[in-house]
Amino acid sequence: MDASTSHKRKKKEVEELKEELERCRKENEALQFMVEVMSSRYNNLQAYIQEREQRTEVPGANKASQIFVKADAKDKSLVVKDGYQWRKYGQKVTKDNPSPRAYYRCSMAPECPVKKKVQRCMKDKSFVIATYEGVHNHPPNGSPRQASPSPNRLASVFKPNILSEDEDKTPFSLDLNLSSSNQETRRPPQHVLQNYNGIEHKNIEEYAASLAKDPNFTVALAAVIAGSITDLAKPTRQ
DNA sequence: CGTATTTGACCCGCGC
DNA sequence: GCGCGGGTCAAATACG
Repeated sequence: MDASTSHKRKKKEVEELKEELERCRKENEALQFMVEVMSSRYNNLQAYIQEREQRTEVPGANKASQIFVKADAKDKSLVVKDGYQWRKYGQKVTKDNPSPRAYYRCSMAPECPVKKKVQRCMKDKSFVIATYEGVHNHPPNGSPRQASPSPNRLASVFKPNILSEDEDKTPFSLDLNLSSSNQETRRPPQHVLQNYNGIEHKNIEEYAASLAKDPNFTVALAAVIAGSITDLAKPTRQ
């Protein structure tokens, strides 16, 4: 074979590799967007559950709500920006988790009974688990990041708007903010939107409502989301 | 100097 | 009753 044929073949191979790369890139974008959608829906579910508990005022109404928050594993601090001011009043090393657990009280209002516990996830140290107890008796602080409240009906019920501490630094941070304030910063690619629009939203909402009856569901869902994000993020780190 | 954080001591509920 | 473990207190310390 002559040199020009060989050259053409190589050129074709390069083109094919480029296409493959582009396909992978788009798939990666799609997967990232889907994970964000999952986390958003997870928050809506939690909000819905809290709303139910508050309305029915069952004995377990002030049961703690537990949420997973993406955080930098290298960062030792357990600060979770959720629109409230917290004062740390204790720290303990628990038996089942080598990472210390931090105890915070809401310091925005002197009478506010809300407490939270923050502990790094044992299985995946890039997550922290924040456990909220009680209901705030005052509105959240208008922090610069989320000064405008969400139009989302559920957001007003689910008080803690959790933000990843390092959302601006990591290429793949989990933004658990219910207000979805990232509409500008992380717009999904058009082809992803096209795929996602095929999903019937109403059915998902109804299904979620039925699942909300199961108290174990939120914990299980949180674990699944955490696991899926971990699996996704590792090989596709940008 | 005032405020927030750290950290060891203390309290309390629970299982044995 | 005792020990264990989780949660809270409060004095000491750090920080702006």
